[in-house]
Amino acid sequence: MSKVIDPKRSRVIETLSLSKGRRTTGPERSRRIRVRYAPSPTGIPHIGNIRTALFNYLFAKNQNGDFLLRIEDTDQNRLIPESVEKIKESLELLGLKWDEEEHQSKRLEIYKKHLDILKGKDLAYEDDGAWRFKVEKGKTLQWDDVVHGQVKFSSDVIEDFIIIKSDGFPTYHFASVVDDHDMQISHVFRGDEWISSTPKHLLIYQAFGWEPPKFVHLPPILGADHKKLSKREGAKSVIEYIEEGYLPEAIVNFLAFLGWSPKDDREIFSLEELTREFSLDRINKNSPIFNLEKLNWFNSQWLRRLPQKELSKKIKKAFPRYDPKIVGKLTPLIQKRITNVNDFPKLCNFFFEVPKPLDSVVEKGVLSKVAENFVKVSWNAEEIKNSIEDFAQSQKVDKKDLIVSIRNIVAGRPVTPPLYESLEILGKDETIARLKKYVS
RNA sequence: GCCGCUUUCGUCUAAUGGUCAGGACGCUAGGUUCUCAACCUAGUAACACGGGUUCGAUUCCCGUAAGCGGCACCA
Repeated sequence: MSKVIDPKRSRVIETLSLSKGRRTTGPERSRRIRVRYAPSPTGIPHIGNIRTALFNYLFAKNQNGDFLLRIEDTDQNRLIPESVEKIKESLELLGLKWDEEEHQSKRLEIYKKHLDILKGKDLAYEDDGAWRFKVEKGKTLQWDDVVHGQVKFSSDVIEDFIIIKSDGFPTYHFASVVDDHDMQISHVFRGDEWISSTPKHLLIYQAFGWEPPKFVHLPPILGADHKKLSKREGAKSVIEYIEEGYLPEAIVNFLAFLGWSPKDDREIFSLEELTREFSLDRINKNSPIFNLEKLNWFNSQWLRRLPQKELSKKIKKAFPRYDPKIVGKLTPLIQKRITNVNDFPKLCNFFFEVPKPLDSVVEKGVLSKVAENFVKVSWNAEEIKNSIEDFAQSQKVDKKDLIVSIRNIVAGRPVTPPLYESLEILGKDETIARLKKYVS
């Protein structure tokens, strides 16, 4: 396999490039780490797809390199223009900032010029309006894959493949090779499913006399059924996950651990920490399975690490109908009790609406007296606690029964944040009112 | 059919030519507790199979099986 670069040819190609910006030659050129996330705008990328972007980003930033975004919009039929914005939004939500941006549809001229070069070498021929690459049989195509090691194919199993479609747009095989070279990509991160296509790409690199980049073929994230991740199994977009109450930090942390692991046993990593620790040699070869339980755990971990104000803000934003002042007071009480921002109402909606009471386990008369006692209590958790405990003792009522009863009536549910604090926040008048209404 | 990739607890994974094969999620039990969480303790469960190589293989080699992927004018 030829790894020789023809400098003359290479320079000719360079001048064809439309993209401006720094362009180095010589050894420097191969040293700079440059990677790209190259989605096709045919929909909103799901979380598995975004993981590829994350790995790209982590590696680039770990190496002080560049992370580029390349929109692969060469399929006119499947193109959904709005998805470009969704792709960007997904990256932004996770904090994955890209350094440069390209759109293949703006580079048609470049592909044409490169086709001409191939024609000149008699390596491309027309077929029904499209152009095919002429595959030389009997060759061995191999590369040292960053995650899989040596992979080898015979060119005998590759047929002449289309590089320019009859509509004038290039196919992935052609465009990605031309672009990766032109954009000086050092490492190509992509899904495993591209392994079988890589020999084609190698052929194109050879045809131009270019040195191929390193290939990093990532195993795909699978569903619990060991099949390609379906919507049902979790193949939702980052945007959806965030709407469902997941934190970007948790999503990033979770995704990074699907197919990668650090040197030690630590599990909680911010994007910045991941960037510092990331290394290619710790990427796994086998396909991980998407596990919502673990995502939930990461989310609860990140939720509790959030500054209280941040969490309040998120809850207020998610539930604008709730009194923000009360939400603020409730936040410290529920921070360790929820695994998801959207769990908030399940625990706290009785602060904002009068619930239907559950049954008391103590006599109504007892509750009536409790309510009376509350009237003269100076309303804070400590005093409420004293009041209830003193009452239980003096009236020979089981404290637990009393608490359960108050909770059942005031909150209308068996599970709430700690009762004394809850009553304090709910307010004296409202607490007494709910008790009285029940006994009446 | 042809070509290729993969295989450690249910799941994410670590490690190793000699280990009680480690951690985490989940689950179970107990403790703590006003409920739920949180927290603490304990428990549960894995080297796909068969051959080699070796004093010794989960680890190295070769097969087999299973799973997955590719073989488009889609990426």
